[in-house]
Amino acid sequence: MYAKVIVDVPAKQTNRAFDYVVPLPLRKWVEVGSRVGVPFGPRVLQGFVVELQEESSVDPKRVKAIQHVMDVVPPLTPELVGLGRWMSGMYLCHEVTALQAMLPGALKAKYERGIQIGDHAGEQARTALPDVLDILEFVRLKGTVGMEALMERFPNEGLLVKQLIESGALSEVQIVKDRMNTKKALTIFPPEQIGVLEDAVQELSVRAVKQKEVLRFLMDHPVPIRLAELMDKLQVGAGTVKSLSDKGWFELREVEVGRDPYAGRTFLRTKPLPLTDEQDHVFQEIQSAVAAHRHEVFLLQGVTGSGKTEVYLQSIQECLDQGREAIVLVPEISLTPQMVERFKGRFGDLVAVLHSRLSNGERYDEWRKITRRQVKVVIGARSAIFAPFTRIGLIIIDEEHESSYKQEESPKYHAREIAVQRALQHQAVVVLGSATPSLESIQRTRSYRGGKPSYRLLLMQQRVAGRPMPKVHIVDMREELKGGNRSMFSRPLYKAIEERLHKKEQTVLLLNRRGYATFVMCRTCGFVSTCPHCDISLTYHQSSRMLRCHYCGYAEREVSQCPSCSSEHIRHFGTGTQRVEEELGKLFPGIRVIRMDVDTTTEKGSHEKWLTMFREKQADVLLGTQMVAKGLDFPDVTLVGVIAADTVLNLPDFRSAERTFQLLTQVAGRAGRHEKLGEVFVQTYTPEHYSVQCASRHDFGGFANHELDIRATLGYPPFQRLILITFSHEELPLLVKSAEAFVTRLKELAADQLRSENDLFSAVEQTPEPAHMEVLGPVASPISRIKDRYRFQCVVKYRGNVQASQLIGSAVSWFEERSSKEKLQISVDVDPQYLM
DNA sequence: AGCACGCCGACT
DNA sequence: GTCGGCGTGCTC
Repeated sequence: MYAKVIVDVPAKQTNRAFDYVVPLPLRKWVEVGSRVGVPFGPRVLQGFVVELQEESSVDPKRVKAIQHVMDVVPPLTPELVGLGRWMSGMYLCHEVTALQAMLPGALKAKYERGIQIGDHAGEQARTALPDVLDILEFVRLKGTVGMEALMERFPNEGLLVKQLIESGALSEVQIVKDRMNTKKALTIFPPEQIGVLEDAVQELSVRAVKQKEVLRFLMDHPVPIRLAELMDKLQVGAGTVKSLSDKGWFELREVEVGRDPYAGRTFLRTKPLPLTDEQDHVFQEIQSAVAAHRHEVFLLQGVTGSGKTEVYLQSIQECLDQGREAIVLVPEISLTPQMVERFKGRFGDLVAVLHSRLSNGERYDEWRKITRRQVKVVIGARSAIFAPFTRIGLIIIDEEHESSYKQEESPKYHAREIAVQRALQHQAVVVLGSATPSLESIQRTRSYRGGKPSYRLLLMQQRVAGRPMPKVHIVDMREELKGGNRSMFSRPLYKAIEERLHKKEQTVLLLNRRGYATFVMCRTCGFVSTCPHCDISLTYHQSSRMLRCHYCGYAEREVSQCPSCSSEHIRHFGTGTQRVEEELGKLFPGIRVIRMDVDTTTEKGSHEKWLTMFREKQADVLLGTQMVAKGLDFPDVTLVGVIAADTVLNLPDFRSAERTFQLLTQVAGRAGRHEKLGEVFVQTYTPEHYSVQCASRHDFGGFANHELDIRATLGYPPFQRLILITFSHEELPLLVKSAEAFVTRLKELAADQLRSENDLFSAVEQTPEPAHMEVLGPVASPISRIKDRYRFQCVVKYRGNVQASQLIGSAVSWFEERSSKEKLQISVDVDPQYLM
């Protein structure tokens, strides 16, 4: 039997399956999706089995054999292996990169050089020096020892070890390992015949009180128990237990334990809540599609506070009752303890939780519950979409408009697209939930394919318990300036904060400053510190007092004098939250402020810590960036202030209006979630802008219609799809020349395809719209240099039946064949979130 | 990605 | 005359 294996080398030339013989003893372990160690050239690599077959077309003399299988249960299912193939074509990445993205980091292979005793060790042993004997003995004892461990033990013998390897006294082997240390715990295994412990009690001396206590406990509880737990329960020392095991009364050995990050926490079991009519209608729609095994995508548009989560929970329950599994995606930021609690409370141990705050080992343990079939529900951030379930019934993506569902590194996939792809394979249902759906999704509820919309729209427009939406005031900052107020707080917002302080209610302040970094500028000559390797200004980091480049990590010390004109008038710009905090302190002496931004939330768990403090009313104001806008729910917050609503609007990005609208709507939803009425103040320099206006009226429909009109006119998504191609090279003239050659070739290919596609179109008249494709550029990228490489980009716009990825793929291969030696890097981003 | 093979400049 | 620079090509 032969296996086709994708090896762990992300390179063009190795981006194909290699054939290996499956040795007889491994046959029952090797499956499609297995992770295997295979000899590849001179070394041993990790690989993924993507196909099994009886025959191989490769010359039998050249075929090697699979060396070992790395997991008892294959970490990938055949469906995921197929998905990997699809992703590599769709997102133009190496197949192994796609497969790797599906697995927890702990399963990424680690390669180590190992040393073993060689065939000629005996000859050395007679004649050798004491040093040599020491080394040989050490290696013999260990069996196989990592090169690092050996060097640690014999720090000065590097040369000698090398000689020993050359003479054959030692031999070098490759070790493929996981990047993971499984946590082990000493565990006591009571004997099968528990009665024999009675004899033990008799034999022990009268003084061995503690030992007898241990034995009695085991007789009462004849199941394996962790040593630590027993010691804790009976208040005995490890020595007591150890001496009993030494006498052979029971076995004490290490077993692998799952690290359960939620261990020791009990979750209050909750029962399904009664649904409102609106909720019930939505639930029925979802449930009947799941029950019918019908692949369908629902867009659930529900205002904040309309009770989407309860609908999710009950739909999942239906899905589980049918013996199928469910995946729930939430943005990382809203994967809060409260969120986890709701799922754990309803489904208990059937839930695995995957989020980035877990350590590698913890995440692996949660993930392993899936392959072990211990859980039926996974809740997690983006990559949880790859949960290796085999009977998926329902996939839920909450806050589907969030840009964090798009992975920014290769493979640059969008979890929404993966969800639909997987659901198709499983004949499963996808629910996309949001108060402010992405325009892509809204458009799909309106565009028809085969007589019906691709997505079905479900609406939930009432807040649970009929709480009114908060009143939103727009404050025109230009008027404030005219009125002589140069502070960053308008008078209405100032009054509102003052009022909350009196009433002992809380305030959330949002400083919307994406795209703004804290850079350093000289006020005399205008000099800005920039990275010597990248075309970007350096960011000031408060904690280390260093200037750092976000792209390459270059760092330099903060300067007090301008390097260009020696002026001392040099200051930090855009230190947004900090400056707001200072000003708050001046305006309201004694005010208690919690500031949340990149500076204060880098530490692990700090995010949660600040929110808990705020919840416990240890502060009057929560001040932060984007991160305070999402998913928070504090009963005493009655005021939300947006310091500058339009910073994002001014970015040169076709999605900026959409982002502004989403952010304002979300943050407005933070106010008055409970009995008390909420109020929102939005400070802006462009109060007439439709994204601000519509957000203030809670008018999603109005915003969507207006924005869709604009997108249609300009030919942007969702009416046309985009692909961003970025070229980089160390030498600018070469870069320009190559990029231009590439684009010319791409245009030729596109024209060919369009011609044949549209001939077909006019002949058949079935596709809803004629195919169209244009290639814009190349032009210099907005960040024109990163890590000493110049960057150019081009944007491909297309609609209709165009195999754009495939087309770009062949242009890339054409380019690489034509000029293999030129070090031009090409990076492709399908459906980019940002055009920079 | 590694690693070996292979063809041209600065040294014993 | 060699040692070694990294350009090119291969890995079942």
